This record gives sequence, C-alpha cells and structure tokens, in this order.
Amino acid sequence: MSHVRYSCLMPVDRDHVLRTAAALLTRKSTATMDEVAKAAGISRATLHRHFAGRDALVRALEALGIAECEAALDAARPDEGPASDAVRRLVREIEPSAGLLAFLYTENQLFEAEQQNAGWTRIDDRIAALFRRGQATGEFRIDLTPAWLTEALYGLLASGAWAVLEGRVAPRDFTHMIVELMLGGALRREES
Amino acid sequence: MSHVRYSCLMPVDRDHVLRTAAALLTRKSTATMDEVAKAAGISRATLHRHFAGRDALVRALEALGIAECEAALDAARPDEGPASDAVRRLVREIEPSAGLLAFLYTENQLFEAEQQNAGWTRIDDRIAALFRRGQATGEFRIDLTPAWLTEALYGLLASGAWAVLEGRVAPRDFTHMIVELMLGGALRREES
DNA sequence: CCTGTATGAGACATCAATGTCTCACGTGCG
DNA sequence: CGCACGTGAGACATTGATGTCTCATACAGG
Repeated sequence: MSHVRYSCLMPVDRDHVLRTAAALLTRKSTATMDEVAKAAGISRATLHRHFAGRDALVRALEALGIAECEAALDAARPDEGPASDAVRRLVREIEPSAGLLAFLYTENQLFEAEQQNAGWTRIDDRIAALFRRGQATGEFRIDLTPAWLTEALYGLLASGAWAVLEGRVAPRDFTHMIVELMLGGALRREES
Repeated sequence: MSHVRYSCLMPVDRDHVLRTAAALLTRKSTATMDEVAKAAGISRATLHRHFAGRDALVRALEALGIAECEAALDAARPDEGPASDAVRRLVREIEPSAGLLAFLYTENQLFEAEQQNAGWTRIDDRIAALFRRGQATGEFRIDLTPAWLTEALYGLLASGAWAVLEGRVAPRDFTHMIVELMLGGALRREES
C-alpha cells in the first residue's frame, strides 16, 4: 500500500469517483451506474472494475460517510467545553459531508430489516451522548430525548443540504441556520 | 358522480388503496407495484386499472398529500392568534399525514428540472407566510429566513415520522418533539 | 522498442419491473 | 335465469438497468 502504480492516461482516483458519485446521488438518488460513470468522467466498464456493482458503490459511499462523520466528531471535540459550542463545532465540521449524509439518510430507509452498518450506531451514540451531556450540565432541556435530538439533527442537515442545493438558502448560511434552529429554535429569545 | 356502483366482492376503494400505498411507501420508497397491490389486498391488474402506472400512483399520492396539507393549513387557522400557537396547531393537524409527507419530500428530489406541482408552491407560501407573520409580530427571530424555517419544518416532520416508525420516538410524543424543537430549540430557556 | 497494464467502447445476456392482454369467476341487477 | 361489470390470476412482450465479456488503444517502465 506504499507505492501507487500509475499506468494509463487517467489513473482512476477512487476517492474522486466516490466524491463525484456522492455529489450526483445527492441531487438524483436514482442515478444509474452509467450516469455516475459519466459524472466521474470514466467509462461504465472502469467504474464497474472498481466497484463490483451498485450495491458495492453505495456501501463504499456509506463507509465514506461514516468515516467523514467520525472524523467530524473527532474534530468537534464533543466532550470539551459547553455542549452548545460542541454542537456548533460539529455542524461546522460536518457541513462538507451534509449532501452525502442526506443521500445516505434517505437511502438507509431501504436497509429495512437488514443489519445496518455498526458505524451508524457508533455515531448515533456519540451524538446522543453529546446531547445527554448538555442535558446533564443543564444547558439543554430534558423534555426532548437525546435520540430525538440526534434524529432531528440528521433531518436538519438533510434539509439544509437540499435547501442550499435548490438555492433556497445561501451556502454560507448553512451552519448558522442549522445550529441556530437546532439550539435556539424559532422563538425570539428574551435578551439573556 | 352522485351514486357509486358496487359490483363485486370488494369494490376497490380508491382512497383505501392510496392510504395503504402511502403507508407502505413511507417505509419502503422503492416498493414495486406488486407489493403495493398486495399491501392493498388487490391484484396488480386491478391496481393498474385504477392507476395507469407507477407515475400515476405517485401523482395521486402527491395530490393526496397536497390536499391533506392544505386541509391541515385550513384547520390550523394560521392567521389567528399567536404565530407559535398556529405552528403548534399546524403540526398537530399535519401529524397524520407526516408519513406521506416524508415520502413525497424525498421523492420530490426526483422532480429535478420538471415543473413541480403548483400545490407545493402554494403550501410553501402559506407556511412561509405564517413564519413571516411571527417575525413581524416579534414572536420569531428574524435571522432565520421564512424559507429556511419552512424547509426545516418539512425536515423535522420527516425525521419525526421515521423516528416514530423505527420506534425511536413514542408516537404520542410526535407533535411535542417537533413543535418544541422547532420553536424553542434544544437550549434550556431561562424561566420567562 | 516491446511488454504489461489499465482504460474506453461496445456487444451481449440477464434480470426485474412494468405495461398489456386474455380468460374465468362471482356478484349485482334486470 | 342471463347479462353486464369488475375482479383475480396468469401469460406475454417491453423496457431499462445491470453485470460480463471482448477487443483495440495508449501510456509507463524495462
């Protein structure tokens, strides 16, 4: 794994293919292998050489999404300082992956009875733990369960990604919109 | 259109088929016509007699979703009283349709360049107007745009519907969880 | 220069879902 | 009773995506 072999005109960059596929599937979750290949600038044959099939591609995207989520969680230091600041850091870190997350979030509805990737459970637990910590310190209200807050955060990330995609929200406002709604809600606060 | 003809054992109830389909597609958005027919307790042939194809079925579901949303908006009286109470009424009224809405919300990602049903625009406008009214009266903060609040409400409704479906949230808490997060956010309020 | 390797293009079979059709059955109605 | 109507079951062709294959090409390295 130390030396990479470059051979032809364009030595297919697995990571580039995955990111292109993620961007496409975020917009059109039913895109065909042919469309994914064209979007990545490679032929369908080559795409199929690197990912055995559509399933394998989605699984690879899932693995990428999990990896990015965990990296975001690590970078957000969810155990340090006020929980609200940690939530803000988390959303900021996770923003670049929001589109991919939105795709996987809806795609996961397909994983019905099957065992879902253990990575998601780990991420769910870490995020729920953050909200639980905030409740323990008195920062967060306790009538909203950590599980729901976690789920809601996913939903808002997906909504935010789509809203930006369709031009209903400015990209630069993404983090602010999500964090402020998530933490403060729509009601105007009495100056505290 | 005044008298209905009953003919055979089970005179297919169009509304029943639609609601069964909605419930199924909420759980498995890729269900086939065969699965939809089985879920509704009719044969694929009969299903196809009532809905020309999958497209027609989805369109019918869209029309149903729009109708239920508008009915919920009417019942919620969005122009009366405090805007926050109106939001609460709206979520309560829309709760039974949340599953269908969640399906349509993700399905709409497919309506890429096509003209989306004008009904959604009308609903978007009415909900956005409610948030705008709340901002005008000083109830709602003004740094979150009405368009984003509307989008976020859709996202939370979908998240809530799925969370209930998977048992992560108790059905009876649905409205409370959504309204409280939407309006108040996760932060604990200073006693106001 | 020659070989190895990965690609692009395209042909091909396969499979699942769809849409269409026919036919037999059972019920309501005349 | 007999007719009309809607249904269920199943056969059938069609379509679109998928997975597999072959072959020509182009570059890298020896």
